[in-house]
Amino acid sequence: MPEGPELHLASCYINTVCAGLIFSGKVEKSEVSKNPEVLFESDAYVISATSRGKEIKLTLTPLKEEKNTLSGRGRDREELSQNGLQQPMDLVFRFGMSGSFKFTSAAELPKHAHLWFYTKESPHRALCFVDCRRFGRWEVHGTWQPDRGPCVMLEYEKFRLKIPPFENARTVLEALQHRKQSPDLTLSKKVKLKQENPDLLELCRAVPMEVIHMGGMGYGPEHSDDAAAFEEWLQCYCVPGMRSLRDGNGRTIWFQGEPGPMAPKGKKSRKKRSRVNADPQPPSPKVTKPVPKRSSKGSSSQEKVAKRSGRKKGKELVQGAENAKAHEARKPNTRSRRKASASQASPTNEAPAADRKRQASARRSTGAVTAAPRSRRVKAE
DNA sequence: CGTCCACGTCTAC
DNA sequence: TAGACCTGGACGG
Repeated sequence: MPEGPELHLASCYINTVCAGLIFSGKVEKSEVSKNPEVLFESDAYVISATSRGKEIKLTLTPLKEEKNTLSGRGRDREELSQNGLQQPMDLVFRFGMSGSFKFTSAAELPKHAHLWFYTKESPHRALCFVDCRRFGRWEVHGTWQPDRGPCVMLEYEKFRLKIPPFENARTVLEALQHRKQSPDLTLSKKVKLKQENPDLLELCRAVPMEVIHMGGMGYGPEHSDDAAAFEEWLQCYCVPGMRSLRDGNGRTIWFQGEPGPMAPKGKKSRKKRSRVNADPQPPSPKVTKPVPKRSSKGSSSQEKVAKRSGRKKGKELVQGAENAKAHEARKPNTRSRRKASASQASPTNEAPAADRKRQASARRSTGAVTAAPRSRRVKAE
C-alpha cells in the first residue's frame, strides 16, 4: 500500500520475514501483469529491501557458493557473469494505489499476487508482490526514479520546500523570515532545533515517523487489528468534524478549520459524473467546532471505526457547521467496514471474485499533514 | 444492479 | 490538464 511510511514499513516487513531465509529458483510473474518478467534464477539467494519515499527496492543476492549449472540458458547475457553465475539484481517497485508485499505459503498464493519469489525450504513459501488494482510497477535493474523528490523520512535535510497547500507563497515565505536562525549553526543543529520546535515541515516527517513506530503493518486490507489502531491514530483524515475539499486535481484534502485564501472555489465539481453533485450550496465558510482530540475515549473501538466510516459525497464534500448534525444522523446507518476475508483464488486468475472482501480504501494521514494550518494545532490533525 | 469512490502515477492531446 | 489504467467496497434505488 502506497504512502511514504507504508512503503518504508513494507521494506521493514520484507527484511524481517526474509531474514536468514534462502530463496531459490525462478521469479514468477502473473499472466495478467503487464510489468516486465524478472529473468533471475538462482539455486540459493537472499532478498533484502530498502525504501526511499514512495519507492521500494528489492535486492536479490545469490549466495557465493552457488555453482550454477543449468540456469543460464536463454537468458540475457548481462544477467550472468562469465562463469555463468547469476549476478545480483535490484528491482524497484512503486505501489500504485494498492500494492503490498506478503509472505505466504507457496501453495496458496494471495489473490492478486503479481510477482513472487520462492523460498528454498520445503514446503515452499513465497514473498509476493500483491496489487489488486495493478497500478503498481516494477523495474528490473531499477534505480530510484531520478526526478522524484527526496524521501520525507530519510532525507529530511533535502526536503525543504516549505509550501503549505492553499496558502499563498508570500505568506509562507514571510512567516519563515521570523524563524531565522543564526546562519553559523550546522545543518544538524538546525535540524535538531526544528525537531524540538516542530513546524509544518518538521511534521511532514514526524507524522510518517509516528506511523512507522506504531509497528504492525499499519493500515491496509485484512489487517483488522492494525487497521483499527491506525484509524484510532488518525486525527483528521475521515474523522467526523474535520472538513475536506477537492483540489484542482480532484484530490480530496482533509483539514481542520479554515482552508486558507487559495482554497479551490466550490465550482469545480468532479469531472464527468458531476451532474448529481452540481453543488446547490456554496461552501460554508463556517468553522467546524473541532472535535476534541481523542474525544472517542470511552467508546468501543468498533464504535469508533463505525463512526469514521461515513462517506463524503456531493454537497457534503465541504463539511461545515452542519457536519456534526449530518454525522449524527448518518451514524445509525453506517455499516462497519470491517469484513472477514475468505477465499484464496489462483493468482493467475484475475476474474472478478465477489467472494473476497477487501478493504482497498483504508484511511490515510497525508491530507491532514498537507492541508494543516501552520501552528501547533497541526499536531492535533 | 448501477454509481461513486479510493493510499498514484503516466501519457496523449 | 483530462483521461487511462484497474478492482472492489459502500451505498442508493
